[in-house]
Amino acid sequence: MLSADPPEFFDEGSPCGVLTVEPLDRVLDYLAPAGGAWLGAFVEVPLGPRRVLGVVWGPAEGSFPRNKLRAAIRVLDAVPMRAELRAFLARVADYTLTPLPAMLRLATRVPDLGSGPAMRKLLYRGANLPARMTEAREKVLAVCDGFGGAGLTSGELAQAAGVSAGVVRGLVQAGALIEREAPRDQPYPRLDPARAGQSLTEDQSAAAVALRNGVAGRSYGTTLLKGVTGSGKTEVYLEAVAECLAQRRQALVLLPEIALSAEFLTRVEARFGARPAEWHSGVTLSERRRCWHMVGRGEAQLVVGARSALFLPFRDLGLIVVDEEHDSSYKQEEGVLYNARDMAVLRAAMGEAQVILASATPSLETWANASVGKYARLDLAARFGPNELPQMRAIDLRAEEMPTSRWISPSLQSAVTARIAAGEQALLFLNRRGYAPLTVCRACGHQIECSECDARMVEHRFLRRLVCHQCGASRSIPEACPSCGAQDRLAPVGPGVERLEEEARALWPEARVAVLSSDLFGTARALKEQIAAIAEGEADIIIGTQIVAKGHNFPVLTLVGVIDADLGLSGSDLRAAERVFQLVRQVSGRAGRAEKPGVALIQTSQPEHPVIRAILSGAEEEFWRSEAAQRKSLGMPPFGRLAGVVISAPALEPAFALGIELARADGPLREIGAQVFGPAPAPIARIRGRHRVRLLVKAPKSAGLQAAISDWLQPHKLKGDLRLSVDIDPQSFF
DNA sequence: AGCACGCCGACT
DNA sequence: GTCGGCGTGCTC
Repeated sequence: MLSADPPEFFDEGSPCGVLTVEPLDRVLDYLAPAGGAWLGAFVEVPLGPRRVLGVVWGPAEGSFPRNKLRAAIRVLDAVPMRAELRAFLARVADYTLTPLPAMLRLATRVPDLGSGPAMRKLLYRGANLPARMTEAREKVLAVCDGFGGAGLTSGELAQAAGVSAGVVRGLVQAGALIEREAPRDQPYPRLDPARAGQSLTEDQSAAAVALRNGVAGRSYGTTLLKGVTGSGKTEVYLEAVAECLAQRRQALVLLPEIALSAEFLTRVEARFGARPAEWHSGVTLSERRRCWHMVGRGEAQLVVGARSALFLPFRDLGLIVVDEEHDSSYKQEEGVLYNARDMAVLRAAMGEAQVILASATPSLETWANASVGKYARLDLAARFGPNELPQMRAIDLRAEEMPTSRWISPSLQSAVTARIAAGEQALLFLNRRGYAPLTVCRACGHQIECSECDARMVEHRFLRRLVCHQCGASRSIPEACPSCGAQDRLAPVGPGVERLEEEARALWPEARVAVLSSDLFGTARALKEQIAAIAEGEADIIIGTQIVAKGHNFPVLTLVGVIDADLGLSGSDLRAAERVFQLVRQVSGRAGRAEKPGVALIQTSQPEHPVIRAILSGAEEEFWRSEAAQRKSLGMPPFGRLAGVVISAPALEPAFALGIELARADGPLREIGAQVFGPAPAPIARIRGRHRVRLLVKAPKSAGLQAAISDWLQPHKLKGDLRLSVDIDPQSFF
């Protein structure tokens, strides 16, 4: 392929192909700007009357008349995008059937990419000492010395020393501090991989050695790192990170939730002596900009981030850790639909990097890949300290006396009472936010639905409103039924965490009850503080949705009650069983993490259900095998492939008509042995005023699914307000 | 995505 | 006649 290599540099005025972030779906030719441009350079180019962002993507395509080519305006101050990332974006675009410009937009979501290399003044220790020394001045100089040669802005310096800006100004005038221009984005403090880590058990160090060897091999490989909560997964994969840093390659740790990252950052600091770069929606714009540029220059060794960190311009990425790999938030559900876990494996394979998929309860896909040897697998069986997994028991709701509108069974109640008496904590888990999932008119049976979405409105008593969990719309709680007009006959039906709280306060009036639900907190910080307070023991009973099931440590928690394990067992969702299994095991793993033995009580009216039995018996491999066998016989993922096609429009008829048209013209799909189902109203038939119709494509595993889908869709032009989106490997069926 | 072009109905 | 609705197509 030597002769086919594209040129690496385009001289000023020579034609080159530029991919822009505009939805053009093809590369446009431009003349290279003044000074020329490297392949991969970020450039500003004229497009019609506008100036837009682009990347020099390859040689000129050539079909556009040369004398009509316009010149790129300038090269932006950023490290050119490496071939590895360009190829990765192209592969993700192909895989997810996303236009390439949308992928480029995802990879350039950084502030001020267009504006130049802003400089700012940093202060360093000068040679002189001020003629008159004061206490305030001494403090400033001490802070300055403490930072070594790093340099601080005058604002930072004044703040760190606890003095006014005037003091700093005086020292600059006296020559005790000198000003130097520096780029606004500073490198991150170096992480030291040679620092000693925590001491590891035999089990853990065996796993750590295997992972370190993988990273040291500098080739592609994926490993499932499986271990229950508290088995030391984080410590073990931080060893792999250490090896990666020692190899002078960069590492990326993906986490599913911001709430987790603060705790994680502290652990990184303890292990490597400094904090890593962060990339997620919670960081400030200037930190975001700093992270992006430093990653590109190789001056961020470790990035901790959300799924979109996968598209950062790493200089040499050697390791990607996907923590809690089973978490559904790795699947992006809006805009570009991709699964960060799967794309992490792809990026690593393209860049000779290692992937670690860490989980206590891996997804069936990952479990299956490990069991056929596509992924390596390391199991961490031993837990820290003397504890075993909690004892797990089902409470058969059919045998319990349950008054209406009560959800805590007598058996669960007495267990909780006993724990509180012993000064321990109990967690009641219910994966439903709000007060009641349904509001029904007792006079006519009308259910209150969202006027935009057709989804049921959920009562939030805390907010005193009905909220649509689909679009976020809310309305006040009406006094009269909107359908029949009957006064005061609307009644909440079913439990949410707020209602469970009410019941708990009635049952245990003396106990301190805390509710953890994502919608009760304005910010991730408030949530984090609340969790920390609870972990300190500032509650006797914790009531929570799935946010409690994400790795937080509650030392005095010894009882977990799962209010409704049947939620989801009955649903038509392909992954319902898997999700219940993971959730219940994970939340049960909360109990008894410290010295005290834990118990998990699972309320169900189907104690004989295979999922519930597998959870109770701890026969995990058994569960996975039977679930896998079932999926295999149905040709469902991971043994077959699925794609969802959602058509939406302000009116139902045109959306449905296109659905029918597509279902009839299924030739390209049949050629690869795929079937199309539908059209049917999408599970949420209306979102934000748009009607939604869904088709489902099911294909054999080996088939060229994406190519067939594009051939299938291509002849159908979208007229008017019709929108169509394809979801390869859909996660949820909404 | 913007923005222009262009082809039919309601006005001065 | 011509103003403007937004459907269609182009941007190197």
